[in-house]
Amino acid sequence: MVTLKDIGHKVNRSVTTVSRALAGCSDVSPDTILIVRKAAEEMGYFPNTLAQRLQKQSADTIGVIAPVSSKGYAESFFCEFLAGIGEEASNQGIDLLVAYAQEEDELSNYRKLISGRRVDGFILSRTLRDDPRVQFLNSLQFPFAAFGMIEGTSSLPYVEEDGEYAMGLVVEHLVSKGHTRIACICPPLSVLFAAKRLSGVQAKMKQLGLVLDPQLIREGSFDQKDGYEQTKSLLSLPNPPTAIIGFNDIIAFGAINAAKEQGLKIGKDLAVTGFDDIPMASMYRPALTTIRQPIREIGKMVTKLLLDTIKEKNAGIVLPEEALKDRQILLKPELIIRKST
Amino acid sequence: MVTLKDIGHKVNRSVTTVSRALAGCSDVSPDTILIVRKAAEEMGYFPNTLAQRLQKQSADTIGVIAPVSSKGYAESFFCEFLAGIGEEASNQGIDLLVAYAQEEDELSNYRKLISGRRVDGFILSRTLRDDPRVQFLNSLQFPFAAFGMIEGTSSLPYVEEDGEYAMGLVVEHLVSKGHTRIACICPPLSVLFAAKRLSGVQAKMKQLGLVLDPQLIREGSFDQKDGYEQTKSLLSLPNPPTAIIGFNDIIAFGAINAAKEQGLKIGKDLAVTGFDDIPMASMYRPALTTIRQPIREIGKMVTKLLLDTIKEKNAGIVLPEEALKDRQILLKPELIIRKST
DNA sequence: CTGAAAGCGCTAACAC
DNA sequence: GTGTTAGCGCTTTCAG
Repeated sequence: MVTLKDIGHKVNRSVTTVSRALAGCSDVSPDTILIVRKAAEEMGYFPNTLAQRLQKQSADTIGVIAPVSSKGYAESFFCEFLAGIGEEASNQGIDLLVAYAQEEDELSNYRKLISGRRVDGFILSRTLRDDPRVQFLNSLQFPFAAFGMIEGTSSLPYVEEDGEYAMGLVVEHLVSKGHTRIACICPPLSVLFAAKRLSGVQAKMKQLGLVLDPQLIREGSFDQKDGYEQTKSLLSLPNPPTAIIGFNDIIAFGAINAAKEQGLKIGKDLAVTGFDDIPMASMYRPALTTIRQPIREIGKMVTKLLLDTIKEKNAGIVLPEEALKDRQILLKPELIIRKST
Repeated sequence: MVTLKDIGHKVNRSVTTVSRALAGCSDVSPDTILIVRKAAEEMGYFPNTLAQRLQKQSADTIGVIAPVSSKGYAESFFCEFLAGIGEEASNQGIDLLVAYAQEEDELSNYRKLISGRRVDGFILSRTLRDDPRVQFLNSLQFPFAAFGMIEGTSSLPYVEEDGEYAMGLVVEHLVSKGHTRIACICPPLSVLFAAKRLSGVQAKMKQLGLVLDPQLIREGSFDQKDGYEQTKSLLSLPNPPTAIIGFNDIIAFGAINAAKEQGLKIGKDLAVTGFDDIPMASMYRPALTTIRQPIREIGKMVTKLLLDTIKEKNAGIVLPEEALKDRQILLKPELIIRKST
């Protein structure tokens, strides 16, 4: 592998001069620049990133730690999100490190990557109420950005779809179709987006003079099995719901399957909605009414936020609170109406 | 950040000694080891990976370049595969770098990562006939391993499900159900697995005294839209097929949707099969008969092959041909029969 | 058993 | 304009 030294040797210049010539510093003679660049080209020179990074004291890498266990989550949702992150990172010349959490202790994964200086920042997703990752990274002043709201501070960057508003759209739509008895199948409510969405449903129903029967709120997991089981249980109630809001598309698929098995006609006997609009949502039969999240775009946005944060930290800039507030982005979602309602 | 120097300072030893004490070299006095380790612990020392790597001349990182465009592929299949890779890599203390191909020229992505010494090897998937990536990496003697057969050499490591055998199982199953007019919807046949699978169908049909009507072989893309369109076209033939083999699950979903729209009863009027057994396969209605690929496991296996290859290269070991042959793994697949046939 | 010195490849401060 | 020196943090000869 050819190094600066090799080039310097060939063109009779010092390593320093070669380095600066390549960087295009103004204090190098045009002649030298030409000579050096030509030689570098001919010799097939490429800088050694490792060396550059060591000297810059920056890994030029951002990390994503994927939860290895939760299958439903590992699905297309995460994949799309990752693609967005990767695209934006690569646009900015930053590497993307993906780690798969093995340890019982989730934070140790973060700790390891940080202390080895292997990444300059993290992307989080699916933030929790009192999220230990947020607390940990924040206490270390280590840069990160999240897909999902961060509570209790206006200084941490995140992107989130406005889940409350979104659920308002869903409820309005369902009510306009004549539904009043509406059920919710939610992931754990410790996950912030789930809690937000639920309160969105409740708020809109209240506003429309309806109530969300506590019996019809089912808190479970993220996957279709859950949607399936909960729906079976819901339908066996003496006074079953006529509409089911799945808090993500996969849950909704499970709900549809369960209802179909009971011989119900989806979109007629029972309305089902999802959230995310993963590609499968339009393919499923019946096609799923859902909230579109431009997941890949969101991945890009979050990455931008993170990279901005990192740059500022490296430059020693501290933004005022107001500026940081602009890093908390709440997107207006869109309701996609299909056959399932 | 605390360094070896800091520790040395504190315990009155040289950097060298500290380094060796931490490494547990036998030529350091037990006392020193104890002292050093204690100090390191107290001071919260962690080695700077960048520095270690620069000096080791190894990135301790493997790369995966994802095709950014092909949506269908970006789905759960790729996600699962990535998880397998990540798991195994992390078990062996290796980082996983995921890049999203932007450039028109696919190889330049590889070139960039290699010349910057950012990775020690690559994982490929969906290999092609005369795959340019294979040729490129091989010409550079740069380590890689593939999910998908590599033709024309017995020295390159890969893992593949035996697609010919698998399609044999599918055809046998369909024929046992009375089907003789069978169609295939394939990804581009330049993709090796597609070609293999097709020849598997042909071989088994021939063996059973049947022929695969060339009219019923449809070559297209990887996604459900393709499965949908091709199925519509197939069903409009004067002599339509009674069974459709989708070369992956997503294609099969498209086929099912198209047939349903024509009022056909899947599993009765028309049989449809897939390939991969992605989680959605069992959830879809009707549930899909398909070939199970343990994708995550395969990801792990491929990664093991790659890491072994890298280790040997670093150690300067050259294995004999026979040993390399053991690095070409052909898995026996399993047929999962569900309602769609 | 320990330390000094060299070097991985690069950049930056400071002469000349 | 260019080169010398130093240093990023680590490992590895090689003396002592």
